[in-house]
Amino acid sequence: MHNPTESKPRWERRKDARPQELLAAALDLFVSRGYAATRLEDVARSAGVSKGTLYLYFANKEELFKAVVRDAIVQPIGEAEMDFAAIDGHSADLLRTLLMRWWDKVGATKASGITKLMIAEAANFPELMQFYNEEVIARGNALIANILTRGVARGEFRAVDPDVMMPVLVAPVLMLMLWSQSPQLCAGATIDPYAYLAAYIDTTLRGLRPASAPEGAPYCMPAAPATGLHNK
Amino acid sequence: MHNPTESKPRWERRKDARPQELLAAALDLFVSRGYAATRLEDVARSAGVSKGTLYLYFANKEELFKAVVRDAIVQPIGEAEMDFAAIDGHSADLLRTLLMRWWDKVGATKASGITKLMIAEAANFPELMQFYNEEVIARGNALIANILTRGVARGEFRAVDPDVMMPVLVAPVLMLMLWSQSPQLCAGATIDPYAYLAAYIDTTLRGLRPASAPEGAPYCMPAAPATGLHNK
Amino acid sequence: MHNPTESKPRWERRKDARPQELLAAALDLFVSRGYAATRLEDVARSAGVSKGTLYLYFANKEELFKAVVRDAIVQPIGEAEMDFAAIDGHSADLLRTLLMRWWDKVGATKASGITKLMIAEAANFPELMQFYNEEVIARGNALIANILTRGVARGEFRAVDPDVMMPVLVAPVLMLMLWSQSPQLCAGATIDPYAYLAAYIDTTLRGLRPASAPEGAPYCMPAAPATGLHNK
Amino acid sequence: MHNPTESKPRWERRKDARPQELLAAALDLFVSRGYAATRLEDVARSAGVSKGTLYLYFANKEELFKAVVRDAIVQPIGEAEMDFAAIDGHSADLLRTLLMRWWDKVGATKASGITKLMIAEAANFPELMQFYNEEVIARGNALIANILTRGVARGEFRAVDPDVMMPVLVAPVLMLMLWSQSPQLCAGATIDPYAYLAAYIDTTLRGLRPASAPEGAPYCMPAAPATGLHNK
DNA sequence: CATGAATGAGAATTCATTCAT
DNA sequence: AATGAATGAATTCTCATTCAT
Repeated sequence: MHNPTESKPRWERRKDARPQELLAAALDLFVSRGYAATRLEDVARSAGVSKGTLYLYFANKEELFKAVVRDAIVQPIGEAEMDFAAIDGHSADLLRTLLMRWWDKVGATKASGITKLMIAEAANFPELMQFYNEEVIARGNALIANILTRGVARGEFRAVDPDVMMPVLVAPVLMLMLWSQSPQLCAGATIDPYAYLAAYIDTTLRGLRPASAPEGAPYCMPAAPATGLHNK
Repeated sequence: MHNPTESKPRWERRKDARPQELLAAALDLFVSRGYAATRLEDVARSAGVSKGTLYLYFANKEELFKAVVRDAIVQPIGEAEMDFAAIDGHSADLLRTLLMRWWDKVGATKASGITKLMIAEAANFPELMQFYNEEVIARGNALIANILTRGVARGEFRAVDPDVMMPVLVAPVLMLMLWSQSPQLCAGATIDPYAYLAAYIDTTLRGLRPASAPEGAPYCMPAAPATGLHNK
Repeated sequence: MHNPTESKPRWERRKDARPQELLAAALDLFVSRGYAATRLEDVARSAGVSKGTLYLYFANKEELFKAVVRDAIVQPIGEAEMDFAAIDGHSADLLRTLLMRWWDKVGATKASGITKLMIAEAANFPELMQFYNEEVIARGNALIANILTRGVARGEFRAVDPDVMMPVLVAPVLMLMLWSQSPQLCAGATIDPYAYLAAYIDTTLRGLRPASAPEGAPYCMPAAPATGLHNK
Repeated sequence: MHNPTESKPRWERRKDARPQELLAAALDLFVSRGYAATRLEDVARSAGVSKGTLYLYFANKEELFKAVVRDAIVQPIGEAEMDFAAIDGHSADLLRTLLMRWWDKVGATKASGITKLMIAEAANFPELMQFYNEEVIARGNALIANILTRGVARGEFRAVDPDVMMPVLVAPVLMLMLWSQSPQLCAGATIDPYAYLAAYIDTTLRGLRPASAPEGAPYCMPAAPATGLHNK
């Protein structure tokens, strides 16, 4: 039944797949070029459709941008929503687990590109920024702050102000996301995410250890191969 | 020296002042809106001149952008060039001093906006990125890495790989620069730079303390008012 | 006559009905928005079919427009074709009857919208305008001119030049058609078509009365209720 | 000093004249093609400038359209504002004078094109229609209605309802404006405005004459050459 | 026959850049 | 030196038209 002479159709009907293809193409371009420098025609071509088709699914450039952000955020946020309140262990372990999972579920995904986008476009899309704040930043911050508060309360961390310390803990993860998106920003050096995270977590937990607590686990990573900690 | 035939111009000659006003206006707008979304007309108006005048000083938008970056960078970098090789003290004190000075001389200035700009536009201006890498990132990184190497060698820091630890140390400072530029990114919370830096430095130095070293200064900030450390 | 092999279609066949629904929808939209501002998608939706279906019946937008005009014109023109040559009465009565019938058969129908359309699009559709001229304007004008000529010849009208007077008589009817389509054009006031027509006809016939003729019928409407003249 | 080799400049600086030139070009095109079918590039070229220049003076197509209407209306309306309250003569003379002046000051000007435009675009520009209603239609209507009321009150016109009769009187003038703009609408016949107006006014005044009044002036035009009445 | 996803030419709009004054 | 009117290439967005299903 194969017809070798059959010509390729001008287009294919893929209504269901289109939005995702367009969002993926748009995410790539928005992240690498920025919002304003991204031409919708490139997005369309990159998704294998024509300019007009894009407008079948998104009312205009701004709506496409919002959809890209929402889509790329909602996905991982949903999965990353971890119930740490239920976990019953040492706060240092909690923090370590949270940060590592965060990286695997969010940081290592395309969602990292969104972070860069929001940094660049925060001022130009206030409502979107608010959405991002509520759905992503506030949630993530709360997770960190809660663990800090818990650790201090249980005497597992030295007495720090969770609200002050929280951004300090968040910063290295955010920068890792940025660096993983823009290797140019590292002055040529390539960052190994897991070595980076290990060094960061280890140093931070040591720095949070109360004077009374003995050194060693769970405040320190085992001296052994750090690469054994993760699957990749 | 008096030249009687030289006619006095009707307008005040400010050949050198003009560019600075334009650069300042451009920096503000580039930082807040991004490169592409910044219109040269706004830059000109913001500097109190006409669009045409802008072109008397800068060949085009791209050159203006480069000039903005170079200008905002070279200034503080020159001042911040501190000779830590000559300093003879505990590596923890060196690191603390470097980070605090960095903040005062660079982070707290408009140069912070450049960081945001470079993150957003890295892919669109490769040569500029290279310049930024060489002049800023590499220098700053080397400073940090040198102190780490020195500290480890002198037994003042535990045995860490300076190349791995370096970005971990840099990250919180960079994020502070970004946050200071875009308060929207903090989910409403305002970050007090000095409290943030104190928490960051204190925790990091504690985390770098070798097991053999006694707790307390210079690894820990004095419990007393941290605000005494800086001028503000 | 029964054909047992003829399969029954799943859907009702309305080959002839479809165009009418489409023409009706198109007429409405063309009249209210104008030709260029009318989107075929709206026409299709308004007729309850898809855009593609429209193209099964009309080759393109222009053909649809022409079909709308022809359809909306030919219909009433056929009915309004009145043989006034055969009528044997006072010319004033003839004129009155013609105008009233014209209104009832043409002016009060959707065909009024066509008048508005042709005024707006005359320059853009020259051939259509010619068709409209020949089928509608010329015929209507001839009817009026004939009655005028007859009235003057029979001494029932004062000596007027039928070619000059004809457009004067036609104008109020055309404007009534426009006003009935676009109430916005009346500055808020609503026009009662029959009161308007009564005032117009009465005044005009009085104005056409020869000096020799006695005042009163047929030159004047009976002072009694004008509303008794029509059915509504 | 004439330099025959001097090249023509790319453009000429004509800031003050530009808007009027653009408005004139736009009026022509809007009137002949309609709003939607008029391309701004054509307007610009027609005014001898580039697309971009047009946007220097009008924010967008809609604003240009509004400006065209306002400009073309305000001008003649201002001049046509005649104080008939002060005139002390026979109402028939008043009416005749008003209509003739209206034609000379408004109808015979480009403002006639606006009438056509508003008929076509009334539904698409509601606010503009309101402006037109208030500035043009309402004023004109009031003028006519006032004279009718005055005439009836003074016994110079038979007893008619001014509100009903007003549109009947206005219609022929409006149609004359339309016909003067779109000769195509006359089925080939060319209308001589002054002959038309003479026939119209004469017939109408005869039709408004009270039974008691004697025939002849001022209800009738002198039988003599009507062309002598106006300057053209 | 009917559908509606897809197309792409075309029109509106923006803005970096030029240049006569 | 300074201006700002003018330009036109580039981009967003629309919609008549096509065609695989």
